[in-house]
Formats: sequence, C-alpha cells, structure tokens
Amino acid sequence: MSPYDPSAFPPFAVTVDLVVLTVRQHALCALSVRRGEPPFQGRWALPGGFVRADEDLSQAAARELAEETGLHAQNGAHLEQLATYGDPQRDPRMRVVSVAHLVLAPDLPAPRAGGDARSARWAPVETLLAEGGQEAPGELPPLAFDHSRILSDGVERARSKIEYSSLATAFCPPEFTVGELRRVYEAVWGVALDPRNFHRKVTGTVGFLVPTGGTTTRQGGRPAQLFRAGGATLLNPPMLRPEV
Amino acid sequence: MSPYDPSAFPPFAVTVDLVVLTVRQHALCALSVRRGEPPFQGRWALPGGFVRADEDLSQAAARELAEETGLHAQNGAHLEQLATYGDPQRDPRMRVVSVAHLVLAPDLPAPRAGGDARSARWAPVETLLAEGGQEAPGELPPLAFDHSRILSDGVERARSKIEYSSLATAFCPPEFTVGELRRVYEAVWGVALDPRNFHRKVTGTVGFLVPTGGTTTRQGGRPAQLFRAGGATLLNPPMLRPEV
DNA sequence: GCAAAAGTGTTTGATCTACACCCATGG
DNA sequence: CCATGGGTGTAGATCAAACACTTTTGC
Repeated sequence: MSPYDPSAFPPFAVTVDLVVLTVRQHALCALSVRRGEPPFQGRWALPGGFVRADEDLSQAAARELAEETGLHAQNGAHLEQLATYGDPQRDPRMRVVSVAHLVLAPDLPAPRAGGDARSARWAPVETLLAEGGQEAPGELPPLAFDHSRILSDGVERARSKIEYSSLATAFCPPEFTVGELRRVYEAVWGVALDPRNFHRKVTGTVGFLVPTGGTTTRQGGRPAQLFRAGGATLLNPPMLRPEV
Repeated sequence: MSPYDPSAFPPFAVTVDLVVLTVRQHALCALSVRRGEPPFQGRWALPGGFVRADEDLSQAAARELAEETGLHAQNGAHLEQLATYGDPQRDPRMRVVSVAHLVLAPDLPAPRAGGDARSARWAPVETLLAEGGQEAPGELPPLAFDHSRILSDGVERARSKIEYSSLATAFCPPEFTVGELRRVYEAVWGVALDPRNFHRKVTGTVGFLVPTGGTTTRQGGRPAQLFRAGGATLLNPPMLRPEV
C-alpha cells in the first residue's frame, strides 16, 4: 500500500481546543464552558470546536476564541499552539485529533458563550485541576475528555515561558505598573517575589518595559510609573523562578 | 449547527512527520528521504506517514521511525512531539494535518528506507535548509511540502532544549566522554565552547552524568573517563549558550 | 620529545539575594 | 501622621568567563 494513497487514509475529525489563561484576584484562572450535550453533558470543558475545511489551525483557534470570549488575539492577547492530542479513545464518538492552543489574556473581558454567561466562566486552575476530593460548592468533577491534561500542559507552558520571555505582559492591560507585573508572576508561579529586586530586574532589562510617562495610584501608596511592553520578546538573563 | 454533530465535520487526513537529528562529523544532520511519487517526486522530504485508525500519535511516530530507520525510541533515542502543521494548502491533493515529531538519535544507525539505502540519507541541516543559491553536487532544492519549515522548527527546538535539559546525551552512544558531549553541544549550536569550563560544569551538575569507571582514548590524548546519562532530565543551572 | 586531549586551579566580573532605607500618596 | 506600596543603595554569596598549568596517552 502506498503511504500516500488518498483512498487509504482513515478519516479524522480535527478540532482546536483553547487553554485561555488570565490573572484575576491574584490567582491564575482558566476559561471553561459547560457542555450542553453528551458526552460529558453538564460537565465543564475547555472551549473549542471543529477546524473548518478552508481554515489554518491558528485561524480556527482565533475564530473560536472570538466566538466564545469576544477576545481578539491582536488586541493584547497572545495566542500560540500548545500541543496535539490524538489518543484513539479520547472522544467516545469518533476519532478526534485536537490541536490545543494557549491564550494569555488580560483580565478585562467578561466571559460569554453564545450570549449565555452562565455556561462560560473563569475558574482558578487549581480548582479546575483538583481531582477527587470533595468539591467546593458549585464545583464539578474533572474536566471533560482529556481536558485536564491539556489544561495542565498549558499551565506548565505558561509557567515556564514567562521565565525567559516577556509574555507575562500579555496578562496585563496595555499600560501597567511594575507592581502589577510582579503580581502576575506571583500568581502564575504561586510564589512571593521581592518587590525591590523584581523592580530592578525588569527595569534593567533593555527592551522589556517602555515608560509611558504616566503614573497611577490605583494600587494605593506612592504613585507608580506606567509602562508598556517593549519590543523584546526574549528575556536575557531570564527571570529566576524561586525553588518551591 | 452543533459543534459536535458527527455528520458535520470536514474530513482530514492526519499524518506524522519526523525530524530525526543526529550529530556526525561535527555537524548537526537530519534524516531525509527521497519521494518516489508525486507531488514533489524526486525531491527530498522528511520521513513520515499516515496515522492509523487505532494508533496514538506517539505510537504512529515510533512506528514510522522504526519502519524508515530501524531506530527504536527506547534504545537511547529521544522522541517528543514537536508541533502540528495544518495549512489548507500544504498538500496539493487533500487536506492533511501533520503532527511533527522530533527524534534525537546517536550517530550509529545507517539509514535505510524499505531496504533502499539510496532513498534515505543523513544531510547537514544547513544544507537541507539552504534555500536558493547554487546547490552543491547532488543537492536539490528545498524540501518538499512545508518540510523546510518543520525541520527549521525542530532544529530550533533541539538547540534551545539542550540548554536546560540533559537531552544532548540522546545524541551520544550509551557510554561517552565529556569531550564527546561537548562536541555535541558545539555541533548543535555551531559554536566553540571552552573545554575546561564545560568539563567543570557538566561534572558538577548532580544527576547529569554518572561515571561508569571505564576510560577511553578513542579521541586521542590522555584517556578520558566514560560516563552514562544520569537520571536528571532538567539542568539547573542551564548550559549557557554563547552569544552569536 | 612532542602533539593532543583531559582535567584542575585561580582570578575577575556579573548577577542574584537579602535587607536597610527613603519617597510620595490616600485616608 | 501613619499605613501602603514605589523605588534606590549596598554587602555578601554564587557563578560564569578567561586562561595558566599539570596529566596521560599515541606516535
């Protein structure tokens, strides 16, 4: 059998699933949607959907993101491919290969899913990934399909990538303070960082932050300088993540 | 339209493509195979093939690797998923989504493709990625499909991953010297490293190298200690890649 | 002996950590 | 005036770069 005989390939469905992360109230949160139909009806899952016949994978991811959250990737949010999941048993109905994407977004957007706000929500990743044990009120068992695994991989990617890239700024609004950026790192890593050393580090890395000239006191205390993300995408030297 | 209506999804073919890297004669080389049929007949391409109906993606990659090279992933070689490529135009015949995998292998194996040695070969990645310009004798235009892009992504992944993991040992035979490991880094990064500092660094990182007790003079000069890869997979602190 | 590669020691500079200290606002 | 967060200075530890030097083999 020729390896490229078009009549010989088994048919697959291809989907994109989205790990959409944001930082709210000092916690790393992910977007989840409630499934309205079997399988896993009523369970929480990652947003996603089928790739259309004429769409590239990243286009499909951006479209699903806009449809399910109103977020547009070019508007500050960051979108990248995460990994692909193709276990033959991962969907009980048919053979589905899912190309997961990772989105890092600022806190601004309120979730919406087809106009039904109750069927989409932000939840702390610790809550979504807590398996077994008693659930908090309103919490439900692990995510549908293999979405716990996908979410876990996405969180791990985000945690490691903010070490050596400027991606943490994708969690911030267009203008932000050093303290706000530090609280992003603290929320994503789940650690406390020294504010003094953090300030010196990020302001000393050329191309990371650009002062806008403005200041704000929205965090209280002495007015803080406002910054925009600079052009640099790679941090050298990297931010050091404290030992656990 | 329901997003999970089984009758509504467009059909895709799903393949795995392999970026198989090794170090030979102080150069980073990739495995390429000559295409025997259209499209791109006669051109070089990455090895790969269709995912079968009952196979996981990593199983398919391991199977293709064994079929096309005789390499077995558990035998020292490293296999990991790289990225997925799904441009609607990437294959002129039909909609194909390819899940690329990255393989790092020691130099030992001679390539074979269905018994036909002439249709598979190792070539320096610089040669395979050199686009345009005059080709050396026996060289051909860029790889088929989007395989130049895939190879380029795989090389970039390997270059960055040996910084902070012990993966460089996957390029070495089961027992190797510090100098051999250093020449792996030099070939993959295309730089010269200080042998003294390199030696101190790798032997000082706990869990990276385990001395076997043996020595060898296969590189000439004073006999060198032989090592096996230790259990550690993450290098902390990382190997520092010199500025270009 | 000489070339070649292995391995050790030492100096210097960069950088991270920890913490003392001052600054500018709101209440 | 005081609590709160923003920002600077500085001493010690740690680590990497550079390079002089010794060791052990093959020829």
